[in-house]
Amino acid sequence: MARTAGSHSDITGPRVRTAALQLFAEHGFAAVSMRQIASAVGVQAGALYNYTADKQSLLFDLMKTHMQDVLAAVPDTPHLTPTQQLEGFVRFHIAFHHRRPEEVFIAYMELRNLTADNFEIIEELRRSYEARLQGILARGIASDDFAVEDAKIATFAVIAMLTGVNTWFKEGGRLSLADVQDQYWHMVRKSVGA
Amino acid sequence: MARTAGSHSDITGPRVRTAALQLFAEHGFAAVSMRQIASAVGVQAGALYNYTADKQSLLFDLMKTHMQDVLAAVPDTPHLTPTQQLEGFVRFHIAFHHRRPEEVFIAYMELRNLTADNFEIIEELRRSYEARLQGILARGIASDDFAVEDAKIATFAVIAMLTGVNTWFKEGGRLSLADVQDQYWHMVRKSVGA
DNA sequence: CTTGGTTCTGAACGCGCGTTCAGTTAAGCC
DNA sequence: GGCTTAACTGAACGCGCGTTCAGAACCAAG
Repeated sequence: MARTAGSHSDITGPRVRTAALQLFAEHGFAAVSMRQIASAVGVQAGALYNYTADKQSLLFDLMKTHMQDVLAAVPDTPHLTPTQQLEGFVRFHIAFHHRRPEEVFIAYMELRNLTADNFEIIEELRRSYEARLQGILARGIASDDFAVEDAKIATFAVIAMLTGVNTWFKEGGRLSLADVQDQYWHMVRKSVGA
Repeated sequence: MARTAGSHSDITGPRVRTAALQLFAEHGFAAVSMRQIASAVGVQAGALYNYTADKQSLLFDLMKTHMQDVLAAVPDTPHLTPTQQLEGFVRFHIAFHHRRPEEVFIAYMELRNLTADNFEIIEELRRSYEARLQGILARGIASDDFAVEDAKIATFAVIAMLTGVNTWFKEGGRLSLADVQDQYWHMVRKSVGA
């Protein structure tokens, strides 16, 4: 037996990435084998190498795509006030990360499994994202809309706080996503306020 | 050759745990082999089994000890006001976690590598710790010292924010640990305030 | 119906894994 | 000095790892 009827590169390629995404998120990069990924796709391990140079590239591509997606989706609204921009960022971060739990998990947990070169690229993308928030905070400080001592520290604090939502929030419980967005926005607004 | 002169259980035991701690924190549990740990200690892999039943127990013991240490060290000061208690918690969390970066990293990253039974035990300890903060917040809400809609969500938000310090703060830079404690305390105080 | 190119299989490569254990060495006690 | 016992070595066990590749199976075009 060889390839199954109807199986094509256009279909298998995305399936490889999806399977890798889910397995990496569930068990961790180091604990997942190429044979496990292949099994989830329904092919032999060797076939994966039609779609990725090696296991490392599979991880790197997933992380890079995710970070680029985040950067492309984060609202850029310079005409709004700093407070409005901050609210937009908070609501966006929570909603976007909620929609991509596996990608977010991998992007935060598997950094140390990247080669040095790949790590630097992902870190640069992450810094770009953080710079968006830091810019909002810095402008808000300059305009006296916000009152924090250090925009950089506030950036770290807010992002850590927001990303933490993914560790506990599950849809269908006591609170809706909108409820969570509201409450986090209230806390963030107060924390950087006067 | 067999054992080296002067080498004893009292010495090798802690050295095994220290080596495992550092290697797990640096490379991740799944990526570290018993032979690597043994090599760091200066013995053969088989000798490790005088000090741990298996690799899983090594991880579990490290995490359990850490969580118990945290619980034993967290201040319990019921005579203080909710605001004072919250300040104590914030400063404690930042300082304690700063002193144990490897343990903290492992405790947050390697949960999925625990067996189901072990995971439940660690989770219970973690819930106990979070309950300390949640209790402070709940009392502060009842006494109108704090104004947040939901003590549970505020607990998650504050802990995520504080734990995030470990991802970026390094001693010897622009800010001292006391500076960081001050700034985070200001943000936390405002975020739960009226 | 043949040909060409894409996709996949199945086997193989060397290697390191966690764990076990018989045997060896060293320390402490009489 | 002889004996007991703790501590450790070194080799072995079966197994799965990432990756490669020749050849088979399949599809589309002429």
